[in-house]
This record gives sequence, C-alpha cells and structure tokens, in this order.
Amino acid sequence: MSDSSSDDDIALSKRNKASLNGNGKKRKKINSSDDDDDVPLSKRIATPPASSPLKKRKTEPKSKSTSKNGTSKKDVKEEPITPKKATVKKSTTSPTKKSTTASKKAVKKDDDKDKDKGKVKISKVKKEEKEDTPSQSQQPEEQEDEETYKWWEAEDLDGEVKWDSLEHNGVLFPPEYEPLPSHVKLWYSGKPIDLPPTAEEVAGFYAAMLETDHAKNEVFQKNFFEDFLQVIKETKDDQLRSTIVSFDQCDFSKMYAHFEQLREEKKGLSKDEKKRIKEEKEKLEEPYKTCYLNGRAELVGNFRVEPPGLFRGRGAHPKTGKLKRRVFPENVTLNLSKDAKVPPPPPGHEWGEIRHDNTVTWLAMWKENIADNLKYVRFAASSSIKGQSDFKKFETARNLKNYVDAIRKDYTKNLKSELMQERQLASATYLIDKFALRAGGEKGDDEADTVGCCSLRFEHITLKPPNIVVFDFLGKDSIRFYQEVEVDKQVFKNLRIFKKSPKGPGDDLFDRINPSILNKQLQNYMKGLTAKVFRTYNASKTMQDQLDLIPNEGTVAEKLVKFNAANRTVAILCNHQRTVSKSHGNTVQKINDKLKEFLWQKIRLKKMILLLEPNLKKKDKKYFEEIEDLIKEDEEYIHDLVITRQREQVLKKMVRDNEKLKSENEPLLTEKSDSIKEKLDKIKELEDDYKKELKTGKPVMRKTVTVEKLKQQIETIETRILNTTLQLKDKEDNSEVSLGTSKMNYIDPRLTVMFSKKYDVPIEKLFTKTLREKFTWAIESADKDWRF
DNA sequence: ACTTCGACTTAGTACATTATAA
DNA sequence: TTATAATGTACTAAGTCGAAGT
Repeated sequence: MSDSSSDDDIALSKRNKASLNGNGKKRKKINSSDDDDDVPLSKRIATPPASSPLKKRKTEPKSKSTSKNGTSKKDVKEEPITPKKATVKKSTTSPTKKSTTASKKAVKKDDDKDKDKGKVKISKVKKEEKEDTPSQSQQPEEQEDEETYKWWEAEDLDGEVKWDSLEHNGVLFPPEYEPLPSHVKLWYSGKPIDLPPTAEEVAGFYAAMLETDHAKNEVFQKNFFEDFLQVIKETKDDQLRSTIVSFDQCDFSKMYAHFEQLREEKKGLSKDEKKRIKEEKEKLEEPYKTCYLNGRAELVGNFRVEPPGLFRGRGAHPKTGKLKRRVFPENVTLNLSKDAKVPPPPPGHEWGEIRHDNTVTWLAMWKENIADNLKYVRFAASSSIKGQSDFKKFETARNLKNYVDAIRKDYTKNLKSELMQERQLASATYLIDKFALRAGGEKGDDEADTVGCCSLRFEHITLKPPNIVVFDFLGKDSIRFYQEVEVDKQVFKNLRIFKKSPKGPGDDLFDRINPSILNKQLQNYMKGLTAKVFRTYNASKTMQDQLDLIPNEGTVAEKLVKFNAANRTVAILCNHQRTVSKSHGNTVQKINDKLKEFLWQKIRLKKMILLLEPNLKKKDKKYFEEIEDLIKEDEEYIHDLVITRQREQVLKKMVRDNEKLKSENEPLLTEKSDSIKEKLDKIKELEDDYKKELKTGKPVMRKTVTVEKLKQQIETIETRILNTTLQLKDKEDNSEVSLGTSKMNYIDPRLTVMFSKKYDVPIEKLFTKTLREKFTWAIESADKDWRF
C-alpha cells in the first residue's frame, strides 16, 4: 500500500496523458467534456457523467455519533472569556500615524496603544451590565439588544493593524469517533470483518456516501481505498492488512443500511426530543459563538473545526475521495491578544501554537492534509471587521467608474500594440471587462483543471469569422462557461494571432502575461484596482442600470419579480449556476400536465356552451376556434390523469383513515366498504362519461348550468393558465441560475437598500435575516436616492 | 523573475427550516 | 394536517492577490 506517493498517477491518468506538446508546464486537456458535446447553453458539465440522474436524495449521516459525545468540550467552556467590559476606547486615539514599516508582520501587534490604525471612533459605547456575572452567562441576546457598534459612522481605519485586542474561547472540536454496534460490519469477500475503530471510521465515511455520485466516481474510490489501506496499515494489524486488498471485495451496504436507520430514527424523534437535542447542542456551542474585538462582542463565523471525512473535490479533482484527517488541538494555532486568557485546550491536549498577530483577522488556524492548505476560523459575516472590508470592496469598485473610461480607451488602443505583451494585456483586460471573466491563475496538476482569463488555453475558444468567439471552458468550481459572443474586431484578430501555430491544444492563449502582471498594470490606473474589481464593478453597474428601468408601480409582488429579474441578469453575467434539482424534470412535467388539464377543462366548458346554444358558434367563431386544438390522444391522456388522480386520492385517504381506526381498534375500511365504494363508483361513472365523450365529442353534463356561468368558469381557468405559464417560465429561467451569490458578493447592497426604500418594498423581502445582518451598514446608510 | 505561502473573498452544495399545496 | 417544494443556512472548496522565499 503505497501511500501518498502514488496519488499523482491515479489522479486522472486520462487527463494528463495528453500533455506533451507545448512547453513543459502546460497542461493539456482537450476534452473536458467528452460526453457532453452538445449540452445546451451554459449547462454545467462538472458532474460525473454517468450516474442516474433521478436518484432520490441520500443524505449521508454527517458525522456519526448522534449522541452528545462526552468529550471534553464542557470543560473547556467552563470559563468563557470575561466580557471585557466596555473598554471605552477613547475615540481619538492617536490619529493616523502612518504605519511606519511597510511590511513587518507581527512586529507591532499587541497592546502598545499607539497603533497606526487609530481613529476608530466609537459612536456608541456598549455598556455591559453583565459584568458582575463573570462566567458563562453572558448571553448574546442581551448584548445584541444593546447598541451595536456602528463602525460605518466611525472614521475609517487604514493600515496594517487589524485590531487592538482580541479574545475568544478557541474552537469546537468534533466529537470523538464512536465505534459502530457490533452487528454492523464491513463485509469483505462475503464475510464480516472486524475493523479497529480508526479503520472502521474511514470505512464508514465511504459507506455513508454509498449512494452519492461521489461514491461512484472511480477516482474517488481509488483515492479513498488507498487511504483506507494506509489507515489499516497504521493499525499494525498485519492480518487485517493482508486480508483487505481489493476495493471490489468490500461491501459497505450493511454499514450504509445502519446509517440510514439512524437517520430514520432521528427523523422519527418526537418534537420535544428534537428540541432538547438542539438546545443541548446550542449550549455546547455557546462559548465559541462570541469573541471580543477591541472590547466589543462580535460573532465568530466557523468556530467548529472541520471534522474528518472524505475530501469532496469538485469537478474532476485528482484528489477527490482522499481521507481528510482529524484535526487535533496540537494542529491548531490560536491567535489572540497577548494579555488575553488562552482558552484551555481539551483535556490531555495542548494547543499547537499561540500567536498574537494583530495584523491578521483570524482567530484560529490549522493546516489541512489534502493539499496542505491553511484553514482559518474567522469572524462572522456580520462582524464589523468583515463589514468594513466589504464596504471597502464596494467603494473600490465604485471608484472604478471614475477610471473605467480611460482604461477602456487605453486597452482599445493597445489592442494594436506592437508589443506582444501589451497586446495580450489589452485583450485580456477586454475579456475581463466585457465578459466578467476571472483573472485565472496557474493551477497545479494535483488540482482540477479549471481556468480563468489568463490561463485560457488554445482549445477553450473557437473563432468564427467575422467576429464571433465561442468560449467553452471550466471555470471556478468546474462550472462550465459556455458563451457564443461577438467581440471587437481587433480582439478577434488578436485572438487569432494568439492561437496561431505552432500553438495547439494545451497551449496558453496568453503566454506573455499572468494575473500578477495584469494587476500591476491595473494599479497604474487606480489604487486597489485588480482584475476581480471589474466583476464587482460590472455586476453592480449592471444592477444599477437594470433597476433604473423598473417603473415605480404595481404591487410589492410585482416589483419583487422585477427586482429578481434584474438580479438574474447580474447572475448570468457572472455565470453563477446551480445544479438543477433532480426533481426539476418532474416538477416541470407536473406543471405541464396541469396546463394541459386546464386547457382541456376550458375546451370542455366551451363545448358545453355550444351544447346549450349551438348557434353561438357562428356568432363568435374565434372564441370557439380552439376547440379544434384538443387532439384525441391528449384528451384521453388527461382523462386518464384525472381519473387516476381521483382514485388515488380516495385510496390514500382510506389508508390514512385506517391508521387512525387501527389505533382505535375499529374495523378497517376496504374498497368494499360502503363509503369507499360509493366514491369509487362515482369515479367509475365519471370515467364512463369521459369514454362516451371521447367517442361523441360531446361533454356529458350532469348538472344544469347556464352559458353565463360557464363563461365565468372559463375566465377563471384562463387566468390560471396565465399564472401557471408564467410560473413555468420563471422556473425554467431560474432553474440553472443562482441569484444568491451575486446578491451576497457582487451587487452593492446599498443598491438593494435604495430599491427597498424608493419602491417601498420591505427589505425583508430582499435580504434574508443573515444578509440583513451582514449588510446592516448598507441598510442604515443608503437612502432612496443612493447611486452606485 | 518566478514560485510558494498566507490570508482573505467567492462559490456551489448538503442539510435544515419554513412555506405552500394537497 | 401532512407531504412536498421553496428558501435559508452551514459548510468548506476553490478562487484572488500581495508578499515572502529562492
């Protein structure tokens, strides 16, 4: 069992195979999507091709042990940080002194009062009445009720130092592994196997995912199994080691079934019990949720250490399925004030490192073992520190409008530059500006092969004279970017040059530039300008323009629809997608059936009118024209639909009633029971009527009606048809577009606030609670006339 | 000059909760 | 009231970008 060393080979042999031509570092990968040659526009191909699309959702038991593990957590929380009383920071602390040394990190952290940042004025000092109850009980509620710190009314900070004091209670570790009950085992070669807990845990990770697409992915299986073998090796159980050698012999289904059962049980819990469990969980988390930044309470974002599991890489990630190992306190570095109390590590453990670096904003950090990346515990999105940088981001983007004309003019000119590098820079900037591409840094062979602007390769664009470019590549998260667009003539020419031989598939389109060069160039125009600013700028600009088109009229619901439509144009610009839910096809089918049925009803009613007054047909030809639209097959189909549905309803109700009767020990109903039979007979009668109708083409009328009434009914149905049609269209339009990402990251929230105020649409309809908290600064600072 | 590292933002998906239809 | 669909949140992977390292 070679361990890690072999990762690379496995990792998608297919993909790397191709890479030879071009210079060494270039990767090649021509068919990112073997199987989807003609996927409809912008359909993602990230997901593994095979796999049955209609699989019902399987949830994998997240981490085993539903139980309240008994680990040490509690001990830890015994002393949450003391509420640090109000630290009234004098508003005017040393006004700006420019941070002297440019970059020394960690140099000036801690408490020397003369930080550079200075000038944060506290507009409202929070008082903490709780001070006398030092321990656990500082409830967030109380604190929330107090005035929150309005940093946006304070002066800005600018500089290296991010805080003056920082206190927190560390991080929450996942519960220890609890071995499965003895009757649940991994089976191998048809026999149950005893696994030591560490190995069983890993097997369980896979078992829990058995019905997911991941588990069916070969790379995933390979990576998982390799690491599984490695863990077995680490157990030093030589016999076991020699037993388990082949993935194909492993049968995880028993374990899977067990997890399913646990899930069911959990679902079946009574309300009270669920509530109790939840409360317990909250209590456990309590101490970690809040920290103190410069003496003020702030929420922590991800205070939970990521639990071990199998790495779920997106797209064709070479490392997908590898074991993400458990993180121990020894792996964790905490960051807090020098004079802050260091939270006690879980009993029997030590913290890896304690740091006091006030030039960064993370509270804790550890290194993950898949790609050796750092993972951070940070402040929540609603925190002042995040809010400030968010604000800054939008102000930078907003500032771009003062420069964008010049920049565009320049790059248009430079499209013809004699210098290849300049020409490439100009062309790349054009693409970023026009199509909202990302910068596109280099990626390694041990990552999914995705690209952005600077890393576009030969095969990612196709040129169609005179000036059409077809983009087709996988971007961030392996989301497909497919667009057929018209471009500037000169850009088209340039792209053709950039593709000229000897370049071929696998070669970089922009071989003279990279994001670093590009950004450096952009900085010349404006401080803080980088490639990603264009995405923010263009997104917000687009939103502003779209909102400007909306008339201030109609109901709230109508205005909301328009707002969402504007939001959608932005999402489409940024290529924000989501997978269509596997039930989507079904849903659409259902709606279509509904529509058909409405139509049928309508026509049927019209026929009735004619039965009552045949001469109307000549009088109002148009009105009755559509009767011909209904073809026999459809009619039959709908009859069947209606009849089947009614029967099912009756039977379903019977089943439900029976459950009640059963518990009361009453005799059960059957299809023979009088009440049921009566209903069924009626349906049968209806069915016969329909059959007759089908033959004669004349609806059977059992009740007396008037033409007036029928016309009225028709009208009702018509509005229903209209509504349903709209609903369907909306659903289709939206099914693969994700509005959330742009709302959260790209559209200046002040635009949304402006819309809310100007159009009188409650902000609750536009921002969810979390977004309202994140964007409090915008809600309080923008008015109805605000402009991006 | 280029690569790697560190810290931060952006992103889709899995799961939980709430709203709506039946 | 219950089943299902829509919406919202938690989670963590995957980007960007500046600075350190070589």
